[in-house]
Amino acid sequence: MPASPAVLSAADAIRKIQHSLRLATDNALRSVNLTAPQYFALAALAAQPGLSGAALARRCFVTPQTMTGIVANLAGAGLISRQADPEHGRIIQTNLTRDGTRLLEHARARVEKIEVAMVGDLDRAEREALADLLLQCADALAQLK
Amino acid sequence: MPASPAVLSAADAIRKIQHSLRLATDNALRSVNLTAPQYFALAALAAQPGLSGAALARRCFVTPQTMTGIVANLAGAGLISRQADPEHGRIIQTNLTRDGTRLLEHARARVEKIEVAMVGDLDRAEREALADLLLQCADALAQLK
DNA sequence: CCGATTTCAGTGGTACTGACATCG
DNA sequence: CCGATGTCAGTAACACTGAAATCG
Repeated sequence: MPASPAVLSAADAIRKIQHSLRLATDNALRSVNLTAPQYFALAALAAQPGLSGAALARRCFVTPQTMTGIVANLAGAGLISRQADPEHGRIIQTNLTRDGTRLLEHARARVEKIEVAMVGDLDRAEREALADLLLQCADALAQLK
Repeated sequence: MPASPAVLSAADAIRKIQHSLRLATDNALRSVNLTAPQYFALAALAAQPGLSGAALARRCFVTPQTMTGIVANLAGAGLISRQADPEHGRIIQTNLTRDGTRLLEHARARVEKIEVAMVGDLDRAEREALADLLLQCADALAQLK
């Protein structure tokens, strides 16, 4: 009945681990009322305050349209503030509010626990090899037209 | 302005490659009017005809509820057929139609081209190492409660 | 006019909760 | 009757494409 997945290609393995990681992250964030994409947007803003929606989208690996929705929800919850860039006309800068900063601290510990556990069985060299191999694959896809 | 992603954790690298892979796959399938999840469902049915929605969901790394929606769209397009399992009461068996089988053949070549290109810069040992490391990570997450 | 940013409209995949039926 | 599993309904947040408006 299990149909023995046994041998999985690299692409299959990527899809599998991504699903597990996403479920674990969502689960860890449920108690603080954040979704995974919301968390990554907040974390990116903490690292680089004042990013535009489009810049935030690039950092979080989503399209600008998707990030627009995420940002709207975060703003509605009072976790971020938005104001027009005084320099450029149409760009809208985004920043964490006090509430957003505080909530992010609680969330960060939970998410990092997941990410640490994920690579818990690997030694330092293996972790670096994993990240390196994945980035080589990403580069190969990027050059694909 | 690029904000130098430079150093990415393994988790970040997984999210990045997954996004690239999904976009490339959707792009390759657009000309045959299939989404990536629809393709993987068809491919799983070709390998194991008669799977239930829940079994299909496990093979494709999505939840049963998600697969319900995907299956409904595939059935609406006439690519699969559904009928109650004569043995078990509530289980619904799913099978490819002639149209589904034919479309899958066209789609498979396109998707495999993507997956091959993705690991094109890696030698055999590196590909095996990548899949192995990812599966170790998946196991670690699975044991996380 | 072109390029980047933002937004709107539409479709599809994705998960959760909760409910119900069926099997063992 | 219970517990595990399969299916369905409703809700919400994501995620993409395509197209339009705006600014530099």
